[in-house]
Amino acid sequence: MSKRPKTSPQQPTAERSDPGAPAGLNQIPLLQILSAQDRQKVLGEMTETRYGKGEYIFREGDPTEYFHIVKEGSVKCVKSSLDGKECTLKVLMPGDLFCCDASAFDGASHPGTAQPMGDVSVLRMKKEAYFKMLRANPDAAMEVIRYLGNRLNEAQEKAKVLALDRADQRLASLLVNLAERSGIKDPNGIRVTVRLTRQDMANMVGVTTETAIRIMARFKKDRLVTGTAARLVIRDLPKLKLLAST
Amino acid sequence: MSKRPKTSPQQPTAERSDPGAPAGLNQIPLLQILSAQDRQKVLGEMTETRYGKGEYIFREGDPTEYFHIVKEGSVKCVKSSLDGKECTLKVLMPGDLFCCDASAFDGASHPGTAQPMGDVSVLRMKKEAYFKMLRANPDAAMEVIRYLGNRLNEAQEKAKVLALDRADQRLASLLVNLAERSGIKDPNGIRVTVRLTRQDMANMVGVTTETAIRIMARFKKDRLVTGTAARLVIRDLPKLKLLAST
DNA sequence: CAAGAAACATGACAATAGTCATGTTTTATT
DNA sequence: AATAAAACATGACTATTGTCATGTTTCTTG
Repeated sequence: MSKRPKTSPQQPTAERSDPGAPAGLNQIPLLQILSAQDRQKVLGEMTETRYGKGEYIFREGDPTEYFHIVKEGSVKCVKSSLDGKECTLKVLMPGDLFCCDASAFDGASHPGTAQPMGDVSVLRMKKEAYFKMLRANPDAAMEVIRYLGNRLNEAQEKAKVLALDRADQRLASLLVNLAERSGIKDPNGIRVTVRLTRQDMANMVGVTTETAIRIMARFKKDRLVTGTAARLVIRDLPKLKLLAST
Repeated sequence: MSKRPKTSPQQPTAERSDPGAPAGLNQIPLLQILSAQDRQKVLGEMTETRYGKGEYIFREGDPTEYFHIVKEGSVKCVKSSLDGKECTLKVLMPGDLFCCDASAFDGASHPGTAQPMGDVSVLRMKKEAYFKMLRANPDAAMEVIRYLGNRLNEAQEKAKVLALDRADQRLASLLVNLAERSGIKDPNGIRVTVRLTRQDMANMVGVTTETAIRIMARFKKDRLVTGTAARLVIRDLPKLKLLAST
């Protein structure tokens, strides 16, 4: 729960995506599903844009014009309340889709803000072209349905955790998820590759920064984790899992 | 929007399959989208089932075999934690789809329990037939994408409220939603047609029953609402809206 | 319509998490 | 390497919500 950060608005760099076969594109399931021919066509309609720290991909309330895919880096989806508190609903990773949904339909506006975490690269496509693509490719449409269903389950699981669990359990759940979704092996356990400050974690589980710090300090003392932000390592995943559901 | 006033608490219309266009079915957007011909075909593949209080449509962990549509009544989607606490993630109303999502795909099991609230009638269809239908009907697939997108936004909004708002604000938000989604005019304000006990409300906003009772008592004292369960009436929607975001 | 079961209600107290204030350490920038 | 800015840390106090206990009212059902 933080007040809004101040930003120095820079212009993001936009460029036509290379129709050749840029590295990273094979991490995107939706594109993998298409025939080589359709993929080329779709890539021709997509633009790659890079964003840096402090920029916004779009903000809550902006009109929805594009469908997006994360190509590189992580993007956080944030909503904020009138009194300036904010919460992070989801961290998108390469291959994740956004604005693939209803808001993109009836001329509505973005229900939340999309913010890069560090340097990111995003592919985007006019929503009209996106809809056309879905209508023409039942496989792509099915993939989007599958994807949205997963996101819905995830969001409901998150709601359940927020509704029923204590702060320390919610934080433990977060750490377990991070380990499983963005963890790599490390001599001391599992290293989380997304850079997350205590404040970021606080925003992800609906507590204040102080509370997140205190709980993480306890976890550290109990040898469940080490390090902060850039060097966060999960040392005892089983115990965290246990704590998350106890 | 209930289809008829609830004068007699006993057995409603004993439904026999009217081959033409049975009443109730035109409240289901997904079916409306189909051509008359496709609709007939789909209806031929669907089975109508009735459930009563205390029964389950399916339970958390059961294998996912069917796609479902609510035809009459309300259905609650519930998850519970190991220590027996429950939370209600969503109340489905006529026209709502469930298991239209990913869990239905890779042979996974239900992430939550579906429970009727009173008497309900549900249409269901084998998932294989459902997928086939989606592939054959781009319009239907687009409708499901639209629907899932809305559900996702709703779930994320719910997560935000759980993460950032106080108990009384969450309850106020709930009442506002209820008024807007299932309210009918009443001499004293807006009557909520879904029967919800204080315990139900507590489960929907992640508080204990006692807390829900205390807060509702305060709302009653402040003339924001009247009545309980079956006769819940919202008397001052604007004030509740204000409270929800203050 | 009586009896039992839910639902509603309220008080006393405990636990959890937030707020505010202040200080230290780490990280980023010139 | 110096400096500024984040991030981390901790104490003291407060607010919010949960827990447990107990009693009343309202529905349901035989």
